[in-house]
Amino acid sequence: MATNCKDYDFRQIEPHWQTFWQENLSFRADNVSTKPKYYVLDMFPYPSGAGLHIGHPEGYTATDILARYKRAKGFNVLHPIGWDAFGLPAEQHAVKTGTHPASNTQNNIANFKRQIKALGFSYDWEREIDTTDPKYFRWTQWIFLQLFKRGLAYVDERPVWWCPELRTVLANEEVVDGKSEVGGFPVERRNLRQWVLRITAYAERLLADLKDVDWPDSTKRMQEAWIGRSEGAEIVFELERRPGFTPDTSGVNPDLPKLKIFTTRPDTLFGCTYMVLAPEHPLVDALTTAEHRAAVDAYKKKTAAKSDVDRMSEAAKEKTGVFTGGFAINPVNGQRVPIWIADYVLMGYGTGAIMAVPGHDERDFEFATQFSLPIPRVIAGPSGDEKLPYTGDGKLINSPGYDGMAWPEAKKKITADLAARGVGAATVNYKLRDWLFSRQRYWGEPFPVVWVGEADYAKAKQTRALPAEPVTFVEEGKKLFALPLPESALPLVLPEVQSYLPSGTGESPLANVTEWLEIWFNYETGASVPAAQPCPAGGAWIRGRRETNTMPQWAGSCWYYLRFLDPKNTDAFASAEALKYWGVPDFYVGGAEHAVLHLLYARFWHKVLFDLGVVPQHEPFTKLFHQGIILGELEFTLVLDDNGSPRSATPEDSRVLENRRTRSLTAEEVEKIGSDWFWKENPKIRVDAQSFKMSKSRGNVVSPDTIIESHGTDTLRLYLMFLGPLEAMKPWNPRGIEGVHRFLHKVWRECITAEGEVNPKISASATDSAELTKLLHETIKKVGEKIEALQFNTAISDMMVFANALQKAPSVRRETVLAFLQLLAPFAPHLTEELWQRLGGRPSIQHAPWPGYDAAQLTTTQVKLVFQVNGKHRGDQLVPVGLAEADALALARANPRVAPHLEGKGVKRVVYVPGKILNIVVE
RNA sequence: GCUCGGGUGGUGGAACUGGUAGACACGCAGGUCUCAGAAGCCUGUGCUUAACCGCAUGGGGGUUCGAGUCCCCCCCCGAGCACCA
Repeated sequence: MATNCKDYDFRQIEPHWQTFWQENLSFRADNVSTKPKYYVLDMFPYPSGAGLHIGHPEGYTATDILARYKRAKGFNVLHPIGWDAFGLPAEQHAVKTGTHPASNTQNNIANFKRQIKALGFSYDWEREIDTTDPKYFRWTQWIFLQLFKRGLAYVDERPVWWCPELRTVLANEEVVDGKSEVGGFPVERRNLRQWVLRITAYAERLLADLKDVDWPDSTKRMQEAWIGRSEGAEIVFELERRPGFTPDTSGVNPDLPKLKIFTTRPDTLFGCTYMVLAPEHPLVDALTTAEHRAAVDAYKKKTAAKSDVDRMSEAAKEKTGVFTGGFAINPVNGQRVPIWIADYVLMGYGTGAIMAVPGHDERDFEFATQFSLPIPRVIAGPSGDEKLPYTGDGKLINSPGYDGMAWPEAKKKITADLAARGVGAATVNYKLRDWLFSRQRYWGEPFPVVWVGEADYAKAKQTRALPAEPVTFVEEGKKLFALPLPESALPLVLPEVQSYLPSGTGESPLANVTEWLEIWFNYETGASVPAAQPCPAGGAWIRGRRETNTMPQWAGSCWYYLRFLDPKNTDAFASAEALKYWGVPDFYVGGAEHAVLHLLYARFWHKVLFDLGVVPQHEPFTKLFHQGIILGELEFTLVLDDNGSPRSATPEDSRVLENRRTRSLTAEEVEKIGSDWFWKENPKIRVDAQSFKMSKSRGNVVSPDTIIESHGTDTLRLYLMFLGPLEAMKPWNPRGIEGVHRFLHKVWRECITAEGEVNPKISASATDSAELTKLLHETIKKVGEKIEALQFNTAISDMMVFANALQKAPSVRRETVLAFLQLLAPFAPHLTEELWQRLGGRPSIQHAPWPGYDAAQLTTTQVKLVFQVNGKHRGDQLVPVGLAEADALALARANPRVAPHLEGKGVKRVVYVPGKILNIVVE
């Protein structure tokens, strides 16, 4: 039943229909259906304490329009939402207040849910998920165990980014410009025991399979760059034997060690004039001669003390390095090549050693110039004397046996020749590193792993499938083995703790919960009792220590799209039937900030699940779209000089505005002249004008609640879509909202009179004008096409055009109005549902099939022909379709606006595009 | 520095495979209704002009009968990467 309000009372209408849809389960997605399926997914939010800001509903509105449209088109639509609720802010709040992060998280979820419900999205709330719910993270842990069993998880002590402020380690990706991405706190290097996932094992497939997904090119490119595949060769250099040289310090290999390097340009091997090792390279000590020992040690020490950030920022200025005194032998020509160490070579990539070719590599050139090393030319470009370093195309020179060959060809030949001699091989290297998967925090999924002794591990191994290579770690001289919990023992839940504060040494708060940590563990059942108690009877009880790290926030979001298929299943993360029917999302919308991290991690997990045979597709997100960021309102700032007097703002001021003395101005106090803004009070003074990202600290956050209260959610939804292209970054501008609000008012008035009755101009028996009929069919066609193409802004303007025509029509068929309401329904579902019902539409507009258009109604007999003279528009005229050129020319000559431009001039040429344009070219 | 993506009225933005630049809105101005206002409605609105003309899609050049759209050079803004050998 519709409301009986006389005016467009959105405060009454919107909650009314939201309740109606909820009570009728209007958006329930059925797992058994004969309809084609359509799965449209939003990136689920982290429920922060700040609540929703205006950027959230932008993407959500887009997917909601699509979901409602697809339902009308006859699809069984899955449109779910949930909460990515583990994460740092909740834990930091817990540290501050001493309350359990779960309670704060639940409060935040409740608030987010209230806000999202007020926006009227057609989510299937029966499928809501929460990554912190043990019923959910049981399966996150289960997937981890699958990775573990396949040897894709291991433990390593490695230098990691430690953030003293957040008291946790961060992944490389979470560190931006030497600061934590969350909070912007400084970070430093520390060696800590970490869980690492072997994502590099999937590098090739993660790269190659990008061809199978419909994603924005920029995102594909970013992933490509992140994976960073490069083809080259590993080349073995003999080290020069010399008096006093102590080979291999370990004594294991009595032979002289060899130096293995990676290069993408084996063709430039003849141009190699020195070698560079990373200062951390294991051969450095053995290579260094007595006379260079002091300098080398000093350099190594200096490098070690530097964080990567310092290393990078200094590197930008100037190359540094020292000679070791050692020499290598170039395998192609037997030349002695001096070996240096320098921090511009990174231990983490390739072999940590390079051959330097200063003639054809910019970094090597810089270094060689710095230390006066020879810079020979071995590649000649077209002119043959290109300025060095030359990295372009060309042929080999000064390379006996290969001179004259094009370099890509020489690259293959030289690699093959080295391989034949056993001193080289073609290889592929990736920039992608293994994924640091642990955090020293409380608020995350616990690892379902117990550390046990070697003998106990061997016992357990006889009863269980365990990885081919055990995951081990040496602690205080004792080798510990990682024994996973049996799957039946999941979930492993978090224990209660006294304090959420991590220990200063980098261990998680879980390390303090002794009765949880130190246990007797039954490896058959997964049962445990505190180690302080006596060991229970039975053979399967062994002494163990639980893993204290927890998983990073990415874990829960790596597979949530699969849980939505079957969220209540207790036997599997989703049933095989659900996985088969729904598959993966047909459409996925979220911010571009996840272009590499979430989207790469989720692809990795999905591929592992695919290899396990539990998901049928090899890629999780077939079609992806990024909505643009909505910036805060344009802000005007007057810059003041040291005395506090206003002065003109320079572009430099705009970059460092926070370091200047300033005064905020309102839009009324400024005016635009040319492309710059000026202060009205003194128009000589240029004012800074820019939009900033919405942030709490800037105070420019717009909450959807405010707009819903003042204009209603239908207006907000419509305005968010009308603001501009979905993918564009755009500033929020509250003034424009009146325009779409007026449009909705207009639609209301065309349907309902001031007395609350159906507008008498609407009747079942009315006849629409030919123009209105044509426009209706055009509008149906355009709106449908534009929804599919996500061009919501122009779809809305098409509907505005129709509404304007509707307003001018003296009478209109009821069917016409109903069809129009259906077009508008995905955008403004509450208003259209109300009007639909009041006009007698049944059942709910949500379940009415999308209107069709009649192609015959779109054809015309008359078209507007544009007359041009020398390419300039001089007039136009309605002409019959298919008019002959001669007739068109005659009409043009007769046209009073065209004729003067032809007078007394010879016609050189006539270009006629029937139905479009007639261009007369004259002298 | 490298790699992408963009620059269109006072504002947000339209413009199919090269074919009327500025759709649709905001704002502004005038009118109408009203005791008055609000809301509506009507008209106008790129710049210039009384009008015609002329000029106009960041700047410069080119291709074309015709360029916002294609090509070359430059400027500015945004995003990503940043010693990955």
